[in-house]
Amino acid sequence: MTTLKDVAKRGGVSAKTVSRVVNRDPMVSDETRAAILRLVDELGYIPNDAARQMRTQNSRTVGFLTDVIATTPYSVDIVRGVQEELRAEGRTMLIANSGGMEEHEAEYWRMFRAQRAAGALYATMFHRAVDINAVEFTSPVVLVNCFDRRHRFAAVLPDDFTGGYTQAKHLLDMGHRRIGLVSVNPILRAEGLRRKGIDKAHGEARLELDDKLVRPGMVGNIGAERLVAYEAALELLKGKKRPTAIICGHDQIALQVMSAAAELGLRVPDDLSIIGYDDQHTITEALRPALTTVALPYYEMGRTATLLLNDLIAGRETPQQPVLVACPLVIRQSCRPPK
Amino acid sequence: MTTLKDVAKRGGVSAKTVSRVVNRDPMVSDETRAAILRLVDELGYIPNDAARQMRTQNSRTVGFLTDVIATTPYSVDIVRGVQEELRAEGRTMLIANSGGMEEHEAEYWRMFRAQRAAGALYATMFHRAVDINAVEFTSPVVLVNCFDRRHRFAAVLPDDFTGGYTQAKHLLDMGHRRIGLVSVNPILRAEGLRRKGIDKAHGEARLELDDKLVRPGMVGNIGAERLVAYEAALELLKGKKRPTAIICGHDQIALQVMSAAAELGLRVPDDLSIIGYDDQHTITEALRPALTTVALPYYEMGRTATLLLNDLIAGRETPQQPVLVACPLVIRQSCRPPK
DNA sequence: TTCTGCTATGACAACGTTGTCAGTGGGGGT
DNA sequence: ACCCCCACTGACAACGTTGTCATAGCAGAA
Repeated sequence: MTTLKDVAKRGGVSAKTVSRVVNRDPMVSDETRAAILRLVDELGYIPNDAARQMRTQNSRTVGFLTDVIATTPYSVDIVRGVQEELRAEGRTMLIANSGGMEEHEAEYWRMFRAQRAAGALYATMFHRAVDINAVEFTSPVVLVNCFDRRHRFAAVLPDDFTGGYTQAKHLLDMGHRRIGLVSVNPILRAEGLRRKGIDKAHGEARLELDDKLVRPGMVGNIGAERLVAYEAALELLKGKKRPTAIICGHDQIALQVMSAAAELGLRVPDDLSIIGYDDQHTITEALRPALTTVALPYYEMGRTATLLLNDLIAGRETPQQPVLVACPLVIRQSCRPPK
Repeated sequence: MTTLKDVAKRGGVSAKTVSRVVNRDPMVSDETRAAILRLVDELGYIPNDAARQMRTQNSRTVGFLTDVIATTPYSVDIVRGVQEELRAEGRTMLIANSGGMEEHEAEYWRMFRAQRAAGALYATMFHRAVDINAVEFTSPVVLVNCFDRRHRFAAVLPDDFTGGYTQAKHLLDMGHRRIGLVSVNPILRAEGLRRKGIDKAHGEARLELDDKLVRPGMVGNIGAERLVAYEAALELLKGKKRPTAIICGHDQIALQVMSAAAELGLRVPDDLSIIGYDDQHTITEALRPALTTVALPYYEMGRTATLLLNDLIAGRETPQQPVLVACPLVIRQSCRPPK
């Protein structure tokens, strides 16, 4: 592998001069610069990051640790958002996936430290509270989609409260007065937040969500969840005072609600409006009718978190409170005013 | 940050002895070892990978470059598979996503080289041919889900031929004699391969796939695809000699076919059997009836590719031909014998 | 001419680690 | 008693880069 010295030797200059050229130091004559640049190109010289890092004592890499990727595939958009901003700063990303296992997590924090990462992001696939045990790791850390119980770390979260509000308001504005809710797993923090938003929208319309029309669409602990939205929706829709619209905790739940509606011969959106959450394209765009939903802004969250991390690394001021990212309404074909 | 020398000073030994301890060199007395290990723990010493790498001239990091993550979310399982095997070898993964843009790709190859990565994986989100332009990068490269036109690189691919065969055979064995096909995008390599498999299964049953029952379920160039499976399925199912089963190019297509069936009042699987491809859990497990499908073994492919890369890095023998990974049948509720 | 100030360049050390080689000291064999 | 061998330890250099400081050369001012 070509080194600085190789280039210097061939160019008849000192290593330091070559270093100046590749680092764009203006203190080099145009002549020398041109000659060296030609040589760099010819020899295919690429600076050794490890040596650089050792000398300058500062790393351009950032660690990215996630729990389980598998369950909610679209959350990988966080990675895209992170990457986008890291590129802008010329940083590289070291990625690791703990699979939710503590011992792996510790191992990876250690690894990030061994790499002397300038900072790290910790992302979860569900919006939840976590207990970060990164004693080994001393650089700044930003949490994405989760928050630290002891508020020791900066965090970026989806605005689930407003998201729930948005879902309900969209239906209420259309004139729906009897709305059902097949919610996300009650153990998730998102559930309570969204419910508050849904209640607020109802309050503004001088209505109240009927508790008899509320069911969890998913139950069980993380990693052992079970979808029960199909059965829940059947119950809701078989009742005598059927809702004209159903708010769903996520798009898979919406899919099951739609299957239940089909099973009962109800047409969507004519007989029943359905609104989802997450905006998982594989479902929302493929489904007929296409699913109106509220999007989880994973990409935006990744970007926001990375900007925050950049600030922390640079020692700039950052907000004390978790940063909330808006969940936008995506209107498609599954909602319309009741008959 | 604590260094080897700090530990050595506190322990009253030489740096080299500490180095021996952390590298598990047996040539250290038990007494010294115990004392040093205690100190390492106390001071929170973690070896500096950059320095190590510089001294030993060999890197434990591997680069992982992908094109577009977004479109087929489950393909991130490749990452999980890769990670699993990398951990086993104590390697770290540097990840980058080109978004399909050439200039970013070149930038990342350069970055991998700057990090002196021991090797790299290049994964695409669709099974396709690629033109790798990694002149900058001289370590071994393994392609995942794609292959090099000039066969310069090792590759790991899904066995689409057998996958198509599996789909058709499952239906034929159940007694279906009139089978429709709503295929993946014809520009994808998978399409032709699977079709050959489907034809083979028909041949073995002394049947032939009726070309009038074949439609593409998706059209358009990569990045600008359009799902047309819903309309295709309507056509197929409205014809007078309706198929009793439909083979789908992927699970989203199956979702649309199911919507079309519902629209026409056909019940699945009673009136129509449907088999998907990919096994995107968000769809296959949420849908009612749950979708029988053939799984794309992303996780396995990631593992296999990494094992291959490990071999290449170690200079061991590797197969000349692309390695094919089997696509297993996942039986759920959407297929049954025709009435 | 001599001095000042500036541009352009280089010599050298250091970052943290490990490979090489040279000890040191104690136990066992003769 | 002597020597040899072996287990253990340390001094030193080197990996590739850049920060610090020194210096050479030259233009312009005095």
